[in-house]
Amino acid sequence: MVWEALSDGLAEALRAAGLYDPARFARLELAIPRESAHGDWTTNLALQIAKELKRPPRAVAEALAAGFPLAGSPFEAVEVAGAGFLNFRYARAFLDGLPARIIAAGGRFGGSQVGDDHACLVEYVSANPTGPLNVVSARAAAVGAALVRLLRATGHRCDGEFYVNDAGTQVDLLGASVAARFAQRIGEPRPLPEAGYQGGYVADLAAALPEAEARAALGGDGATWFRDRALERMVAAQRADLDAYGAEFARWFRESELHGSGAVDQALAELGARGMLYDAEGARWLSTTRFGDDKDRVVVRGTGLPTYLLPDIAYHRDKRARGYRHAIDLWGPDHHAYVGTLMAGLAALGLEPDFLEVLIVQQVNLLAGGQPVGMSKRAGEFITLRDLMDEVGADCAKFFFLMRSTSAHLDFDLDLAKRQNDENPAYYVQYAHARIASILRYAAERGLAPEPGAGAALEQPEEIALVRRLAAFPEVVRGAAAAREPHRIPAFLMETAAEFHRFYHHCRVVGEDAARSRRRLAVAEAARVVLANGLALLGVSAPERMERAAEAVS
RNA sequence: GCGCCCGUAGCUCAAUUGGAUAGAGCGUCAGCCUCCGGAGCUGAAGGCUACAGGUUCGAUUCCUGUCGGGCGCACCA
Repeated sequence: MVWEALSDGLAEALRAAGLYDPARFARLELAIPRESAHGDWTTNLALQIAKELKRPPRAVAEALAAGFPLAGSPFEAVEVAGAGFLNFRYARAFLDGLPARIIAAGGRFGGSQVGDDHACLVEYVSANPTGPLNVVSARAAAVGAALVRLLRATGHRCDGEFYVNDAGTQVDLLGASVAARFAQRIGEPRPLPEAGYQGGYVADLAAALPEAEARAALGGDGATWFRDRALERMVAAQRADLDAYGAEFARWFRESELHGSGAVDQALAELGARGMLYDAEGARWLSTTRFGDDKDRVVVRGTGLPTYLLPDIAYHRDKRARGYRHAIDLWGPDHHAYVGTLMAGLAALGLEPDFLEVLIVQQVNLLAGGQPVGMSKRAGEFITLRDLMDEVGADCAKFFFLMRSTSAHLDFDLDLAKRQNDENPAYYVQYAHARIASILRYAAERGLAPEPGAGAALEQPEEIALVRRLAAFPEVVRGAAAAREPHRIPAFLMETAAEFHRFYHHCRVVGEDAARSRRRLAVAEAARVVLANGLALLGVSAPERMERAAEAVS
């Protein structure tokens, strides 16, 4: 709303100054300055276009300021500042009226339509079904789910998807490992296959098998039987954990579907038809170097089986064929070298260069007692998503993961996350929400309800500052979605919570003056809506009450 | 050896995709509850943004090099 008003107004200002040009207007950047002295919104448009106009930036800025239609806009002033910035200041009437608009919009406040109904698919987690989900998957799940919500909130048609690698060598290995454990269980010594899976969950899988059928499978050629059983149980377990964690997937896509439908063969044939394949060293190669890859890659092994690259190409082509115009993949840090390869593979097939976007979810270092927690899969001593939920809670885990930028390594302090006191930032925002809910309950007992129009306009600097902060929420959501940076939301929420606490300490909400109380309740309720909407984007609950668990006596 | 990510306050991290005086939390120190939730608030100290150049109106951000840390470099996925 504000964004559109500014954008339209500046187009008009350009016309009024005789400077309008679509290319120029396309360079428009609007931002909320961090320094409040620089106004509520700012643009560097004059600086951007001054050079080609061969005019001093400040003179261009003056001309634009003079042509900007303030009347009817959310703004009461536009100033030229610094090297040639245009700074806009909200009109008091706009701020006075904002709580009412926020309350009326409710859960929709913060959303926008900038996405223009663009269909996109976010593929995330996609962990191999060969073991429990680890902490990197937990981080990816938090980020991916948040990204889906952010894109939906900004007007995209967006789905989440989990790709199940159920067709590779690794699941065969899992099946063989389970078969070995089952054999050992019934007293037939059989070693784990080389590089087999050693974790305790493998023995658990074996123990849960129906014994008669498993014995029969063990005797004959039962490799696929063990594999399929193990696979289904692992997928079901991952699914249950992600459900509990609040990560939703519109679809669990099986790699085996691609093989079954002939999509893999078809992709291969098409690559061949495009002249992208050649045979060498007993294998079939794809010349990805033509599209910027470091070296060409094998797509069909000497054994006749495809490598992972081929189904991956077929999978992404399938995404495109299903109508998604854009695909965002979240990968772990160990796959970053593969980005260029897959991109090249898709280019070889003729997909749009901007179809695939890969985000790397960086690694997580778990700390306990200030020391790194061992994450060795081999030793079986890794922390799972389930462990994390049990230890610190899903809300807290998600908040910690989303607090930091996705592309940076993350130190996750388990001791801090477990602590239920003021040292733990995860509670700060929830606490502010619970506090507002409590105030509203307190007021309701005295027959007072929020009423934006009641009493005078906003009075104290603290309530004006709070409402200004709330006004920024839609822009923060838009920016977080556009930059694929969910961590901007927790940062904003912490600032908003702090702004609310300041307001609370300076402005008595429920007081002598009933009209003022009702109006301040409306400010508080608007803040509650923003906090609740922000937390919802993160997948974190917004509690009406918070009870601190009894401190353990040590 | 090659490639990718990173280096910002004592610690963990931001900095609106090149913007104005680099900010938060924790920790430290000093204050604030007869009243709506103290999981709170107010203030202080803390920085040559690893280092050296370059690009321009303007650099934590982009380019080059050096140093230091992490991760990759399969006919595994």
